[in-house]
Amino acid sequence: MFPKLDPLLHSELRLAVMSILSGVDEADFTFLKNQTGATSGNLSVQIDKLTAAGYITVEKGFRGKMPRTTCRITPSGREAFNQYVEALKEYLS
Amino acid sequence: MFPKLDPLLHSELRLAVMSILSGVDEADFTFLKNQTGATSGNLSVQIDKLTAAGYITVEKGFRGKMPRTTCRITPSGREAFNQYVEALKEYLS
DNA sequence: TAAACAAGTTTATAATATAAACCAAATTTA
DNA sequence: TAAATTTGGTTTATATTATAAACTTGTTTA
Repeated sequence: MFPKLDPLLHSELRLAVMSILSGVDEADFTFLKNQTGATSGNLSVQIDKLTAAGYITVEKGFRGKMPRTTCRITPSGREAFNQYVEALKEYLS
Repeated sequence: MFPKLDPLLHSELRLAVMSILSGVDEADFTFLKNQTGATSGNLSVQIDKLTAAGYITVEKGFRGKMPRTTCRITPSGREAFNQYVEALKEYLS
């Protein structure tokens, strides 16, 4: 009756990150930080977890001389996100 | 942009309990345990938290000679649940 | 060149979820 | 009727998690 909720997505900040990434081609660390209001530390940790799960990819480069971390959702991440949304609906109806 | 999610409801088991209670007049411990598949211990703890928050009420009585714990959602619990659902939609769209 | 800022990472702490162990009373079974 | 099992939980311990605080490295600005 109540499907298991993917614990990797059932987290406020990770869910917000995935929600953003599902709607854009890419987003960098600073953008995600601003949009979510998260602290850098928290965001850094959660990005690591999403990366380890293969839900997003992280590309490190530079914008001018400043470091720049760019995130993208993966197909597997998008699928997990969609499944999570479906599962959650069972809880809300 | 991303509203804060009520941490009391952003928990798989507590959300399931609230989801059930939002749809029925009352439900007892055993019913909730069966429907959610939770262990007794976990359910007991989460019911306590929802009670402490004023989201549900618990009535202890007997069915025949056996103890019986009956749970009901409160108006405040229903409102919190509805708000949670609305907040969550911001994350899913 | 010293102070402040940017863009993060690492580490420590506090909260949380969950399961394991336990308990008392009732019921069933040998 | 005594022992074992079941019911209906609670309490306690553990493992995970989220989060913030502290730190790092390099850059810009006064």
